[in-house]
Amino acid sequence: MVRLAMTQPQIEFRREEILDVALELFERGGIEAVSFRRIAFRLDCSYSAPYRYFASKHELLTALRARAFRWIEQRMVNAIAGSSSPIEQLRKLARAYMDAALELPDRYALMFFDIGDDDLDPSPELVEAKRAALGICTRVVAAAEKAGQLSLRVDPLSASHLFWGGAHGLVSLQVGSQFVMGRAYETLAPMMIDTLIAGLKAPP
Amino acid sequence: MVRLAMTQPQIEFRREEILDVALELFERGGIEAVSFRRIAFRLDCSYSAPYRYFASKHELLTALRARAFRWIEQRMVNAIAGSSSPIEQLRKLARAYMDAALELPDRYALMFFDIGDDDLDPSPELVEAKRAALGICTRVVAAAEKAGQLSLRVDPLSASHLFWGGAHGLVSLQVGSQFVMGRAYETLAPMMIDTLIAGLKAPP
DNA sequence: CTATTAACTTAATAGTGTTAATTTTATTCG
DNA sequence: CGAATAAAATTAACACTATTAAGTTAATAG
Repeated sequence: MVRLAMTQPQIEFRREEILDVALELFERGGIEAVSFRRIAFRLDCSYSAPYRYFASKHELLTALRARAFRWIEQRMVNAIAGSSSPIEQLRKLARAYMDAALELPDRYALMFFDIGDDDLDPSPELVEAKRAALGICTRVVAAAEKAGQLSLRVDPLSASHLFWGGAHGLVSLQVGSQFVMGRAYETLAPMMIDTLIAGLKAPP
Repeated sequence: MVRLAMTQPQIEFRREEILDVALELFERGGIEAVSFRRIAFRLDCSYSAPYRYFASKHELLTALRARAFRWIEQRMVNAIAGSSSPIEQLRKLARAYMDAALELPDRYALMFFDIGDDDLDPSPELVEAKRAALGICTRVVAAAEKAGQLSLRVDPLSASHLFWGGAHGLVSLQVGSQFVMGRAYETLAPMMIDTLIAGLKAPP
């Protein structure tokens, strides 16, 4: 018979507690600042204790990444709440995505930039979080097609990959401070959205 | 008076030698595999010696990143060599960029994904390498406008930011294995290029 | 030859992720 | 309740890491 000293909700609570501290450390000093020693110090436990909840640092960061995807998903959901027209929703959604990325660039970078072999043993939690976030986009694209506002030449999923890709590309050039566009970004962001919508519209 | 035991070219040679090993280590095992100890071991010197040439690991990785930008620049330059039409060149360039990224995804990831505070003390070498790579794109865009094949609503630099962003976004979704598009990518890559060109074309 | 100095080595510091052995703590059964 | 049992946390250790400082070698300029 299996006996648990902690009930499942308690375990989940402790996990979240650890992730809270990890996120705080990350947002202050990046990925390097996240260490089991530091987490343990803030949680007033030994540096080995968090291993009961996360098998490795990679697993911890993966959970953090999943959180970030759920966060940006929420931002998109909130953004489309007021609009009824799917094409309007698509615009709002893209804008919200980009704004979120620029508002917390480090968190956004975590989602995409710090990956060490995610292929092996992909976390179901992360996969689901990504799927859900992309799902918002896919649903809106599909709705726009149904409403006759978009005539897709590919399936809605592929179309939202294209859409997401465009939005992601522009902000990540800015976020990673790879190419600073400065004020030009304010012009380019709506322009990218218009361009992508136009591209999804075009009849041959 | 300043005396140098090594002439400037010799110093540059040693730097390149270190970078060669660092690149090899990186392409095998990612950023974690690059360490001064391992480099030193392969170069048959003490693990402290490379510090004469790179002040920190970050500086070493920055130099490696600059190399990668020059590499992808070369790929673009090679790609446009045969074409005379600017709009054709733009297509070829974008395709070559995306192909390069997918061919050596780890190297591409290094360019964009592993950045720890690049803002402070930006390496002139890296800044120049980025500028040069983007410059290819900007020049072709400008040429296309001059030839009447593109009617830009923004300056060529901003336009190429948009263009680069779109291409980068699509491949980086694939590269980081964030969203696997599988075969759909073959469709989406040309579609993204067409979409971006159409977006840069549109008259109001 | 001697002083200088670049290049390098050795040694040490402070930190990391991770594992194993051990102790503490709490729960469940008799 | 008390003893058995197992979970949770701790301590200690290992094998790394980046980085710095002090000391050494070797070559060159005057």
